Amino acid sequence: MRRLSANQLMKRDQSTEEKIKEAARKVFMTKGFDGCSVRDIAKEVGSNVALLNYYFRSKEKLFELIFEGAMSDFLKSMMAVFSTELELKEKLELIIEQEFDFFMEHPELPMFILHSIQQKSVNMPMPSKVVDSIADTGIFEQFEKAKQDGLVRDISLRNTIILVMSNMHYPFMSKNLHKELHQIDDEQVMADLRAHKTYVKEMIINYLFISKPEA
Amino acid sequence: MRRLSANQLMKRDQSTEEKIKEAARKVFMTKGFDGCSVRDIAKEVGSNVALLNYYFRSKEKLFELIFEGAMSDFLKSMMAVFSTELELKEKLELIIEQEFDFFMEHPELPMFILHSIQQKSVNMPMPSKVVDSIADTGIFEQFEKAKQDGLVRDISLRNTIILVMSNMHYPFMSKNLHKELHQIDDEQVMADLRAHKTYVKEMIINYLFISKPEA
DNA sequence: GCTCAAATTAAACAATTGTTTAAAAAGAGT
DNA sequence: ACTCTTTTTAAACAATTGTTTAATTTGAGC
Repeated sequence: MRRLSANQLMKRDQSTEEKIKEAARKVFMTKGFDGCSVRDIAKEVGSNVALLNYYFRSKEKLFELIFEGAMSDFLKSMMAVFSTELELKEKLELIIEQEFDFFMEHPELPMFILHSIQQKSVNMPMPSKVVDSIADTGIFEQFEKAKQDGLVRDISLRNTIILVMSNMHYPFMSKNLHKELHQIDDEQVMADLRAHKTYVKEMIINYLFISKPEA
Repeated sequence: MRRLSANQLMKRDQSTEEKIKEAARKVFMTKGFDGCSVRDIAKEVGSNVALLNYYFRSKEKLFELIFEGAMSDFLKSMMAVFSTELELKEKLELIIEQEFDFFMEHPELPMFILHSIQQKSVNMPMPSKVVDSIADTGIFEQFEKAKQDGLVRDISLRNTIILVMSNMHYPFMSKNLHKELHQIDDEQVMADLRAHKTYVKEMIINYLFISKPEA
């Protein structure tokens, strides 16, 4: 067992533990829990299989750690915007803007999260933290008020979230299908994705928010 | 090797081959290629591992077979509507209607297809048949004409397909996430999905088709 | 009832899986 | 230089993987 004493440098320790996490993130992200072996990860680290279990007890434990971090990233931008003081329409615009740019940088994240959850191949650590913190942002109240004020169409927040997430996540999950279906190259795929962003923003905003009759 | 002679009944043969395919479909669909073993499938059949390879040479070959069938189902309703003689707007409405009802019956299909494609865990049999047949429906021409006639917004067919697919497939892929995120039961999830269908139909139609100024 | 191919089974194969053990190496405090 | 903990390694573990072999059962044609 590894004991931590305060007056130790642990410089080498920190770095290898972090190196393993990085490698695990990379491998799990692209191949999934079932699609890779601990030796794949060890090879990525350039080290030994035993070292993984030395730091992280088991493949499952390591995966749960990676998954939790990924889930946090996955919902981060949405949660951050929820917590601001902006008007609802501005929040929605900002979410679409930020989510999209973020997933442009991390296109494999949505598939990793959703597939891992659906598979339940691993005891899913869906932190109630996350669930609670959505409610804590006060977004529910803001949304209900906007509906009562006649600013927003009669639709639940849950269904609104489905609408937004569908158009934010799916395009990245279907990149390869899109590519093969239309026989286009990666550059064209990216161009289509960028176009999608502007379409979606306009479409969803127009649909959700009731335009005031011009006085 | 199995030799087929015309004057044989093969009743039992047909049935076991089909039974294996059914079991494989079920297991592959829910657990994915990497997430299951051939023995899982054999157990589902109630038979032997050797029998799978007797009929289908290997796990990969069996998977490719299942995948091709699933891919065909996956695009079937869309292709069928493309080939009709309807107006573009009617086609879109019908596609949304049919796709949605179909995936209500087969909610695991989108994740299976998209994850399998992204993983490329198996030599992907994306049949050029499919790709060609999209073009063969004449949908491209119909779409371009509708744009020139000012009926449809200036958007590519590819981006339109992204829009539609996102809202058809993603909700089923994210069922579990949705459930856990909002702490609701399956019945409520289904209700949200049904609501989503009507929202999406209205939203997409409204967005894509330019409403004529009232004469 | 005999024949012979097709269908099905049990057993074995080597390779890979996640995990553990036990030994070696590294490093800090004295 | 010595001690003792932490880190790293190589090797081994039993279990499971996909596949193959060889034997057995089945069933139809004669």
